[in-house]
Amino acid sequence: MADRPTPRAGTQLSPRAREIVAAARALLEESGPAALTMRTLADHLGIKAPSLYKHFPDKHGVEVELIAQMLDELAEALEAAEARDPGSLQALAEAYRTYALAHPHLYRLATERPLPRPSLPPGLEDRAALPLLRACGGDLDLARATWAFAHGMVILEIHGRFPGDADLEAAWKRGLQALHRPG
Amino acid sequence: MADRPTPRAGTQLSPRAREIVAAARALLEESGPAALTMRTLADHLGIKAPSLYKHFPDKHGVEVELIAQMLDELAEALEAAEARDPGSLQALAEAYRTYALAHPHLYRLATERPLPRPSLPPGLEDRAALPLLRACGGDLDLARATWAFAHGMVILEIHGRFPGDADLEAAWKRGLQALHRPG
DNA sequence: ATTATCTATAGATCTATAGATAATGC
DNA sequence: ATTATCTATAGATCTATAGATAATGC
Repeated sequence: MADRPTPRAGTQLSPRAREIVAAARALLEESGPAALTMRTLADHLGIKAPSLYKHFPDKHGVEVELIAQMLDELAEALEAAEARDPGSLQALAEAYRTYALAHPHLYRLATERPLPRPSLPPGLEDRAALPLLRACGGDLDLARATWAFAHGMVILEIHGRFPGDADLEAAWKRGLQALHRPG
Repeated sequence: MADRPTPRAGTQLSPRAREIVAAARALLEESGPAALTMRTLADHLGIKAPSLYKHFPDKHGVEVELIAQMLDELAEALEAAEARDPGSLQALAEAYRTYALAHPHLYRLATERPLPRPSLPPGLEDRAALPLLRACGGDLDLARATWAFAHGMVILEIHGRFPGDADLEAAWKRGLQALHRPG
């Protein structure tokens, strides 16, 4: 009757849908966004592309799941860093960089387009942002500046934009130190 | 006989090739990267797609010209800001942000992939980086950190990643102030 | 002669729908 | 009954090459 709305990501997926997302993720991470087509995805699952549409309304539905996974795992990584080393901006930055560089294609997918906010689990975006906000003592402007710095560093590194001989460790250290000196 | 190599961007383009690049740029800036196809580009010029290949070896050749234009204009904008207000990081940041937000699709094209370094005019990449490096007193690490911050701010803004109510002016100010206090 | 264009076309894709078939679960 | 799959297919594209034709420049 009524079209089912695009479901919220991350919840109430059937086991088969989860398998599809897992295959999509493997495909994306191994071969990049251009390889993530419905046909290739189906091939990797041993089925035909049209069958995917019984599990997801469209390709975007699969991508949204991947974006939600990335946000969830990034939040996880940052929370773990915070737990190990409370209040340490350095620890958060390291966790951020490590996660992003371990999953460059996924990080790009989740980051280089507008967030599909209405399709994401409520609170997920905030949850990913909170550890940094806490490390910034609740200073939203500082937290946003620090996020921009961290995102800029990893995305430029992912795209190979720094000169080959650039000392990125030093640039990270320099930026974090500047952003997190008292007052 | 020998394949002509991909020519360096920005130099020795025929007048017609320049028209093609201008049309490509208008198309990109108005309609985004997905609209920049050889067919659509040809349509806008009133010719057929195959004719384009008499002027450029391939689509990448056209894109490289656009990337070179962006770098050149960004360098120009930063040099002008520097001339108006020597040594001011604030002025450079404002010029950077203004340029990027005025040309978001072009900025993304030039920025969200590896630089085609061998096809760019020699020295162009450096030229775009130099005003910031000078404003950082030659401190390469600080310049890279500041670049990452500025790129992070504009690209996150372009992708609508900040909350709608975020005070981006304040975040810029906060970041720049932190990065440019005497050490 | 050279150059810019054209037509025709190769050769690859894509996403997504419709409707049939087979298998599973009540 | 419901669900997952399949085949067949619509309907759009893409980039790029080959070879013919027309126009321009010596």
